Amino acid sequence: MLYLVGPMAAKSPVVSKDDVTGRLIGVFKNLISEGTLTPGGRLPAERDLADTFGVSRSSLRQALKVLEIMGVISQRVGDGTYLNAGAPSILSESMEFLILLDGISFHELMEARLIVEPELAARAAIRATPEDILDLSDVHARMEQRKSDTPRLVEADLLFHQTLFRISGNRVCSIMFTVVHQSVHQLMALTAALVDPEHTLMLHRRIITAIRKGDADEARRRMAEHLQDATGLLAKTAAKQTETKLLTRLTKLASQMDGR
Amino acid sequence: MLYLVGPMAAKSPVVSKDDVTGRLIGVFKNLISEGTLTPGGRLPAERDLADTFGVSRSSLRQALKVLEIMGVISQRVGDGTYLNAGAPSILSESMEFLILLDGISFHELMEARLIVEPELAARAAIRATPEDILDLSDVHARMEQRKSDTPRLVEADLLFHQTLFRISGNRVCSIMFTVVHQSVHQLMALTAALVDPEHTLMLHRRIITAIRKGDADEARRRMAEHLQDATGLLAKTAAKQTETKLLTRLTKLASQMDGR
DNA sequence: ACTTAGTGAATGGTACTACCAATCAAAGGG
DNA sequence: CCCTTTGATTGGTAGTACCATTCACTAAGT
Repeated sequence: MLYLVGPMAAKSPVVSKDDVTGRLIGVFKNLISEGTLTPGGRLPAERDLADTFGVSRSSLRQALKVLEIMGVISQRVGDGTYLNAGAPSILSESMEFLILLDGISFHELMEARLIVEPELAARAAIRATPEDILDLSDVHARMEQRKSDTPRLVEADLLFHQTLFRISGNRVCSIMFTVVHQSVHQLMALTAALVDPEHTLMLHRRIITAIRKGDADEARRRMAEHLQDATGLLAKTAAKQTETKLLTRLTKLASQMDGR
Repeated sequence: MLYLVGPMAAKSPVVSKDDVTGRLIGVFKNLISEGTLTPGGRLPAERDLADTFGVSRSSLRQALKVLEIMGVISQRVGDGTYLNAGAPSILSESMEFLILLDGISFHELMEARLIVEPELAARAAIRATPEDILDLSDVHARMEQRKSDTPRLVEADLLFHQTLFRISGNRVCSIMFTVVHQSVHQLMALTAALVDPEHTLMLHRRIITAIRKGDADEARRRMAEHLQDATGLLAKTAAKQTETKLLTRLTKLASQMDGR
């Protein structure tokens, strides 16, 4: 494209030229909703896309980068750009910034879990199939194997809750609180040393038992019991530190660790 | 920087050069958590930042674009780049893509509300101050004024629920379900014509009454009652359309409308 | 002295080019 | 038939040029 100099340059295009990147993101949103782009599908090369849309590769790449960070697409050098299938990690990046900017405390995160997870447990008790219960037992068994290895124990604990989310059948809550769990994860790893593994495992067993019986009310109560217990323990530990700032500091350290 | 040609070119930098944009995002995350960047603060100019970090403006702009779409920063031409304060809209863009990619149905969104909002109403009943109840009454009064104007009625309805979120005191749930509400919004606007405004207002009044009394259990029940009612009505309407695809089509249309 | 118009520097937005490194597929040789 | 090599393709980064907007400073006018 030529750069116009002089009076003609003032004649900007009829359609607003502003926020090209934002509009491109909207275009991709449409392409996905139209079904033109399907999960797993391959997008045209950046240079072709830029030509097609009549924009520069710079602007196009900005839009694609946003989609990539969101987890909507995956880009591989020498290969191409692909539309991801369901992306449970889309929200996590945004959530981290939200926690930082709003100064959301650990207590608030746990409170959110306390609001949602008991009800999810109740629904899991109703919807659980025999296979689901088997999955849950498997996860629990792995936790027992790892009860001496605290970092892996915490991982398994989160897996337990996420499995429960899946069984509950509501992906919206499942996705959202997977993110919350990721944020809580690091702090739990710190305090897990103080937690009695046997105690945690017992509380989990109670939840599983309630779900196996299909007793929604008991599952709800047991989950609340478990989370309140965890909140109390973690609060005691967190009290020794600067409560609110702790999570942000951890986020910082973690980011530096993995080279990001 | 000079482009090396020949044997020297193979000597890539010691630190991995990959994913510069991703690393930059991590850097900004650190700067925020360190307190170097504070909400409302102004960032250096793009050209300076690029020099400081030793990257090209192209790469830096990709990172900044991601942050801008997320709502972390605001960029104004001729002025500069500023770090936003708390950003309740950070998740909305991600959430829209998530709904599209995972094909999340309207029913699933409403189910998520049914899981969370009754409990939030219960907590609101406990925590509500006289001022909070006044706010809630104000919102309700505005709804009554607009009960003939359906689009505005739906807006006011969402404001009612969001006010309730605020009162409940948990920002995590508040933020997350504000996004859910935005997604549900358009479909509600379609079906609101079938909803009897008086009926909805009555259900709202019951919730307010329960909160004013400080009766958590009743607030929980009333909210569940309200949402189940709404779900039932909307399901009846949605049945006439292609249920799952409807929301995506609406999203598409809405995106085209505002020129994005 | 105060206001106002104007000028210029700084800033974000876009376009374009050049080059690199990784990948893949097709051609060629064993 | 299998392996290697080569070449084209693709995403990733750097760098430059130009535009439009904004802001602050200056100078003219009152």
